[in-house]
Amino acid sequence: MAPHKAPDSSRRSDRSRRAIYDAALALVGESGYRRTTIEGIAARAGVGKQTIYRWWPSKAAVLMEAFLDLAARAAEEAAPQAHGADPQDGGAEYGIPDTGDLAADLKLVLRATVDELNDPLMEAPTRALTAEGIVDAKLGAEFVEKLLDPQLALYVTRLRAAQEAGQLRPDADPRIALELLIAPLTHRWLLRTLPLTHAYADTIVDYALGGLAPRS
Amino acid sequence: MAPHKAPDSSRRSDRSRRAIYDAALALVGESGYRRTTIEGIAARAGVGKQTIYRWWPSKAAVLMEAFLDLAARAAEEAAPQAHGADPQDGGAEYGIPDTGDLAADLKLVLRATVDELNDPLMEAPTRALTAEGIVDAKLGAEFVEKLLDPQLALYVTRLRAAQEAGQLRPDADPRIALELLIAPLTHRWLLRTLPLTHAYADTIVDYALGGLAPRS
Amino acid sequence: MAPHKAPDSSRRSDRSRRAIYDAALALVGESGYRRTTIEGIAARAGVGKQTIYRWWPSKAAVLMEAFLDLAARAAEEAAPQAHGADPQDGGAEYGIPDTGDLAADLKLVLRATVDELNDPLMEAPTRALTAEGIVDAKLGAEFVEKLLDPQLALYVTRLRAAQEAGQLRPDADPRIALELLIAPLTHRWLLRTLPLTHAYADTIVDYALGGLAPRS
Amino acid sequence: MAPHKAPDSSRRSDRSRRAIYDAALALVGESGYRRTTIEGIAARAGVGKQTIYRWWPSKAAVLMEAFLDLAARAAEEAAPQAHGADPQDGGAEYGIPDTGDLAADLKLVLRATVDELNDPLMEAPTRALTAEGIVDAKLGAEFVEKLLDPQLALYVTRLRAAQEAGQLRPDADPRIALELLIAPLTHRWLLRTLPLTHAYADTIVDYALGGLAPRS
DNA sequence: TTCTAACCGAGACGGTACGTCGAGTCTTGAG
DNA sequence: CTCAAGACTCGACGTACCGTCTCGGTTAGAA
Repeated sequence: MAPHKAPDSSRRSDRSRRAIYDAALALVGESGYRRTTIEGIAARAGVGKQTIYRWWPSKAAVLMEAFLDLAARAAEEAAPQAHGADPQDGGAEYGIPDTGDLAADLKLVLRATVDELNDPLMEAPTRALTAEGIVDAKLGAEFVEKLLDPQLALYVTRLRAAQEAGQLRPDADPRIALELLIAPLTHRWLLRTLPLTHAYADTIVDYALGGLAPRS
Repeated sequence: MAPHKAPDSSRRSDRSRRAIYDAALALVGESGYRRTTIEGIAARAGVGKQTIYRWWPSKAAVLMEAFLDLAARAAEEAAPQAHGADPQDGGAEYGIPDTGDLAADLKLVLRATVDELNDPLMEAPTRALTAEGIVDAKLGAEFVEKLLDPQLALYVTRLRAAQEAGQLRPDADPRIALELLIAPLTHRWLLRTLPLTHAYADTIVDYALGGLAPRS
Repeated sequence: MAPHKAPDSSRRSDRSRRAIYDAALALVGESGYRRTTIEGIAARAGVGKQTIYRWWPSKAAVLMEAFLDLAARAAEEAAPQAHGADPQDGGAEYGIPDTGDLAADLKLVLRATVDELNDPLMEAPTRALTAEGIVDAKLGAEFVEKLLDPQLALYVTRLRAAQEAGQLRPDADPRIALELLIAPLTHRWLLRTLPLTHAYADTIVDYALGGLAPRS
Repeated sequence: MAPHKAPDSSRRSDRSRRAIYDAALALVGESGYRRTTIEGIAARAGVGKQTIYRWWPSKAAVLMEAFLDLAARAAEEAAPQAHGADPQDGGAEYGIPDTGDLAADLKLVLRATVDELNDPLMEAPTRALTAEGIVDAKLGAEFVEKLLDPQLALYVTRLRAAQEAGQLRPDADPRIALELLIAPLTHRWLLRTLPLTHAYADTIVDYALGGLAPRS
């Protein structure tokens, strides 16, 4: 199917791969995605350009993998005992707490999301990746599948539990409910319309759970 | 303040400007934003490159203006009687209907938004512009100010009317309420997580107005 | 014959013409002929580009006229009493002295030529004009006709006088004889093979007059 | 000293180099030096512009090398037995004949030079190179060193031999004597004052050897 | 003296070429 | 074979000037 003969991944240099990840993330952080070039990554990583072209189809793909690797390593570090953790799930393996108080649990998690989005270190690569995915459908699909969906699945789980506990309408679709919670944060972050704060996260939870219409 | 002396806009060639708009939109539609080049736009428009560089700082800025012009012309055409319409407000001058039934009115408008977002003709340039704005803060601010904010203001107006009519909680912040309605649509469209349908729009309105928690 | 209607030279702005001469000479002196542009001359002269294009066909033509004007003004200044001097003859109207001693007279004039060629102020424009004339036959012809030939004619006159005085072989062609004297200086100056000095000029006169072969 | 790191000349593409020579000479011959552009050479040679900019600093330098290469190949072809011939000496390795008759030998060689200068094929590039050298001192020096000086050295050799044979004044400087012979031809050719013929070459030899003054 | 046709400064225009950058491919030599 | 290195073709970048054109504003010479 593939017209190019696939390289033999068993002989791949691990040292080069990591150096490329590091260089890619560093350069995107320093100069932005636009100004980051494959040549620049290769030079910074002390690697031939061909080594990048051999293993990745595009600059975006390199950054995506570098990003996944970063998330996996961060997760590894945060929970070294979880030796069996799947490094592909984007660090989402810990789930949303269930204290019985849905609103409180959601606020906790959404506040953490707000902090993560406001983290200046992650901002540049995340924006770059998201923007690239918006324009490039293939890359976007990979982004959603590998990074976004695993995270969203956790919400589904928690919301279903809430439904069983009678804290959520039985007829509410958890998938759509989750979007009501998540999308406003994403919206503010992506489009920079207004500042993204903890208070905003709290308000979103309150509005979404309680509804906007007055109680009859 | 500006290091370059500004050209004399009174002598600007209107014919060139329109040709550039047309070429830019056509090329982005045909080949995508990435593959569209300033050289290509100039060639297609029958214009010297310098004429583009003289009036716009970047490819994204050209596309933005072309897009605004498109919206303005579309609005003009839709309502030729509104001879005094401000061509800068992105076609948002007509407002959200107020039949007294807030949910119905919102569904109407959000369904129209869904259709607009799904319009394949507008898709490529809109995605390109949005993605560019996500990465380039300056451009993003312009995008929000010139295109998004005018639209959102209409929601604020309608929601405030609903508040006065007792159809919306008096303590709800219309600006945030609007985000609860709009953001989920934008989210699905931008990230292509799930299909964006009329049914989805309806559900979002129901959930947002009614809340997710069960009635006590 | 000319497809373009000729401009009315009686309405020509003298102030502009002189400003263009000055600017052209100054810029060629400062930055060299290559880097001197019509736009640059116009800007420096405080003149519209069209004013240059109206009166001259090329940058070289501008410089040529500027040069002729310079020579004429220099001549005017050197001999203000010669109020009727033709400003087109390149300052050559004074002739070669005739003291009766041909060798001495030639050495005097050739030494002056050496000094003129070594004058750093005249060097850049003269080289530029000459080089341009070497490549562009039309301009070269003009250069020869307006600047070179008048000078050479003086030599012919002097050499003919010498012939009549019996100081030059009666069968020698003055035109060719003159080239034997002038060309070596030009050669060294143009090609920069070896330094161009008074001693060299003297030697050339001696060799040319006396011949290279030993006296039998 | 050089701010740019030099490329590795051992990996240089010979095919590209030759294609560039051919394209440069062809274009200069067809359209003249002025109208020949680096882009045009690259396109004609089927080569990236960068490959030209990598190895040469200017259009003139390209043409110079192409010219030297042409001369070298012409020499190689003319004397394939001379397998050790230095390809840098501009085809000057054959010397000036020495039949014992200095005037005849010089006339022979100068007539050949006249023919060469009048060869329409060589004219355009030679004029271009010379003119460029007149304005650009660095290039001029290279021109003189690589092309002119080797040729002139042959005259010095022949004239010295004549001196030893008593056919030339013992006190005559061969270097200056040579200029007396060569410069008039160059002068006519460069400045196009009068036609450059065999008869002229003969006359120059006669005048230069015999002197212009009448025998006492 | 007023009209009007030209020249004038200014500079936007459609173009061409510049010299640079980076993409993606290909080649070489070392391990 | 993979790898670092880097030369290659190609195409777009943003800039500099070209020579033409158009715009008010001056400025004569003809009415």
